[in-house]
Amino acid sequence: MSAVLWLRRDLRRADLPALGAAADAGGGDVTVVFVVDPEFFGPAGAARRAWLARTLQALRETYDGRLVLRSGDPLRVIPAVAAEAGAASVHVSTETEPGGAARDARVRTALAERGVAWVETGSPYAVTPGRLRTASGGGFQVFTPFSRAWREHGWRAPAVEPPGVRLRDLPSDPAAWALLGAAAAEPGVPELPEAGEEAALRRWAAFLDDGLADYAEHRNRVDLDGTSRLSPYLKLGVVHPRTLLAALDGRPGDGPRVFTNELAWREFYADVLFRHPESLDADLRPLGLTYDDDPDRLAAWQQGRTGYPIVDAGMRQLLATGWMHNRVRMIAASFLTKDLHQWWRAGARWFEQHLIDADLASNAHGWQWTAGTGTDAAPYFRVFNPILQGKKFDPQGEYVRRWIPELRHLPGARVHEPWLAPDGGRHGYPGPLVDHAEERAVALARYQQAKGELA
DNA sequence: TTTTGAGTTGTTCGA
DNA sequence: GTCGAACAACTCAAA
Repeated sequence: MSAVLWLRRDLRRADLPALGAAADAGGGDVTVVFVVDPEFFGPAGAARRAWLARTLQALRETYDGRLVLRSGDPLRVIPAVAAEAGAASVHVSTETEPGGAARDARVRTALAERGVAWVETGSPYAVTPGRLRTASGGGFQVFTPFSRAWREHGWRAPAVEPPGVRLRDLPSDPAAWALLGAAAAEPGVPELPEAGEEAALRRWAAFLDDGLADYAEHRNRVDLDGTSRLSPYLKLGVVHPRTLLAALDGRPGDGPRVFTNELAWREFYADVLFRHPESLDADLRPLGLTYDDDPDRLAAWQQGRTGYPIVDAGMRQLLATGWMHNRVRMIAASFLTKDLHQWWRAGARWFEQHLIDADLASNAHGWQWTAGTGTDAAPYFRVFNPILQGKKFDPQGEYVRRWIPELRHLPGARVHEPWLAPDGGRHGYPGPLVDHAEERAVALARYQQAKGELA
């Protein structure tokens, strides 16, 4: 007897319930497989491809070199691997994102036709999406009640790998490892965090030591390294939130409480997306807002040339590192939707392409929150002022100067308003693409108009 | 069943 | 410079 463990968004070995389930079913014999699906791999930006590739290279070491890598459509690949391994069951962590869930349903059917069992154990979340219900039986639409229910529900202790697991090897598709090797070392790929489970756990240990105590105060400061930087690992399941929650358990203070809340947000949005799969691409609450479709303005935003320093610094950080500080994500998102009047989906797509931590649910619903179409009810007047936000969260201007060399001659907070400098302050940096006060008024007027039409 | 009040992350204006 | 109110009136959990 033998079992197959198919890894997708759980690229680790520690705290992996599906591994234990596979070992139990297979009498200890487990064949671990990852499938590179060109349909998903192709459209990703270079940084995202490199991050996945390096994570898989590290994962192979974690599994003592016995990670079977195949490429192609999982619908064909997984049944083939199960047959080669002589496995009676295929084990996975439950996937709840719309695309992955649909894929799993097809693979499950294909396996059933061949008499192979499909076993789901665990998920990428502390509480699997769909499990929590309101008193009236539906899904939560408001964060605070969700987070209360989520904490009350609680989660399991981290899973421990059973003794005596024997990893079975099968030939990998050599072209697949070559594809990943090329992606991992592609020229022009930004500098990325160190990949792999050990690196993730080291980063977590360093954050517990060094960042957690000040997290509540520092997490919004874009000029400080005040965040955990664990999101790229969480995205691929290199570390499970349950592992983090277990380490936070019993720690007093604002830091642990606020950090736990951030994990709750990730789970809230996963739950909302699970219950509203269409909200990945469409307004959760369609207000009938009108949007412009202006490729030039979108391009200026994408390339960090809007003339608003905090926005441009963030967009350049994204292209340079595959990551952007969360506060700047909100500022940049507000600018695209409220100042440039583009549909949130255009920005969400750009983030999905370039963020190495791009989580489908958090990204889509973070954007919807900014656009005013999401779970947070109707604060239509929430339009970020990029200058105020810059002064507030980058008070010395250090973040802006780090990412916009053209503005390094401007001292302190003056970097947030280069147009006020005596010489015009430009030095090759563009002037403001639009006037924020004017566009804010336009955004509010459009909201009013949509409201009027709904009534 | 009906009513009440709270809701991640904001800005501006006027005192 | 700081502070509270207004922005306009929705959704939904909970009492």
